[in-house]
Amino acid sequence: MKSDIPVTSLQRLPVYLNYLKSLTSDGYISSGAIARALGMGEVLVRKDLAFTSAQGRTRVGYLRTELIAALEDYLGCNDKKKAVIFGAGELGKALMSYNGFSNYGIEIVAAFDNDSAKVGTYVGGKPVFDVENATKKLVELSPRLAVLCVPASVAQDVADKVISCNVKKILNFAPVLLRAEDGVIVRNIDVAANLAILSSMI
Amino acid sequence: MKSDIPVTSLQRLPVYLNYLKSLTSDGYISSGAIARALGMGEVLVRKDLAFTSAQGRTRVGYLRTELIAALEDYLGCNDKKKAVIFGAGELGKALMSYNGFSNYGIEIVAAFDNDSAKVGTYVGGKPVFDVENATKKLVELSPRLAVLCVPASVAQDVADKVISCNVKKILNFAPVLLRAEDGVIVRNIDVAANLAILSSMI
DNA sequence: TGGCAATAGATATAAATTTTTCGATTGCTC
DNA sequence: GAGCAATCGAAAAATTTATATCTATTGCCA
Repeated sequence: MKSDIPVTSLQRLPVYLNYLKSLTSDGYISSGAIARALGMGEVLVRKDLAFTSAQGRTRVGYLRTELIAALEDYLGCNDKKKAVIFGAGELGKALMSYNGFSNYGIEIVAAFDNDSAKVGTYVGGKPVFDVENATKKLVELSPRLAVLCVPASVAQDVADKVISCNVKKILNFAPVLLRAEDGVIVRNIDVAANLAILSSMI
Repeated sequence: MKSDIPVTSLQRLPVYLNYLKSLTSDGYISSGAIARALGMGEVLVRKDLAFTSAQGRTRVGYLRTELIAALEDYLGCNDKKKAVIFGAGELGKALMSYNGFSNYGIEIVAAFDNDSAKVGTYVGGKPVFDVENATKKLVELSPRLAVLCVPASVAQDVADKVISCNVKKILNFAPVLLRAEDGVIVRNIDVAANLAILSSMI
């Protein structure tokens, strides 16, 4: 089903969604208009949108509200998903305070850290638990997603732990490639590497 | 030159670099060994590495130290680049405190914010300036890179400002597509969208 | 010293992705 | 109502990217 969509297409869907949400005027919008606004080809836009349930009308385009709904539906914004954060350092706290996850139906329910000064505190209204109790808490919370904001040196250990607690999807900010069994999906965001790549681009 | 490399290849280079740096044993390493460790095809590894100046030896592989040097050279880790951050919120502060940028020759030299409580403070040893003085300071500092950690509502304005100050490369964390003239490269990291994409994947 | 096996690098093939082209539909204007 | 133009959606072509194959080299072992 969703495995048929190219990852590149999937990655563009939130871009469409953001753009459509930013529009104030209701009514219809054509793939050409979206393409021009986003600097891409209009056929590509249509093909991407075709993966969702959105239907366009000839000579008119897509109803903006319907298109947003279709994108949100496809991206699972309507079913609530729990996520936990490992590492309540600056980055972890930033994500705990960030309120943009709810747009996608994602709720950060807790963070874990090994620093006793942080354990027991709340950030953005979410509790920081001791990583020692992670296994127990993970079983209790049964989150769908885990976000790793821990140092690279311990990222693999933490990943192993969350995987053993049946978390199959990991967003990893540590600059290290995580080994994971089949069925587990790891997605990496290496901010420094991103800056370096940007700098390398002509 | 560097425009010939596929972005996908470019994005893998830091992965190789991280892996090679994580190895303790010196000596030679083959493309096959790298491929197995990273779960990819060995031909792809060789093709990627061929974009750098690295040379492998038949029946032996690549000298690890040389390969690291070649990757660092290609990624520009050796020429120092200044970067500034806009928005000294949690995320901005996290990046100011992060010391992983130096691996790529990137130095965060300052941040800008419009919150008077933050202006004048230091985070990770770097000053937070008033965004009102940004134009003057940017001319003074002449950074190569700008990182936007500001709310989506003002991201375009901030982008316009840094572009007008001759910053051509922007890493944008705000969930909005930035318009920029030709010659300016914008790279986006939408953390919430990344989590949603991860969640959507099978 | 000869043969074998592993390896890089080049070439060729295959797969995936994007762009182009096309046909059908439909709203709009005259 | 007829023609036009814009649009979607599908099909085809082209491009890009990844994988497989091939060739030459070379270290290693008998």
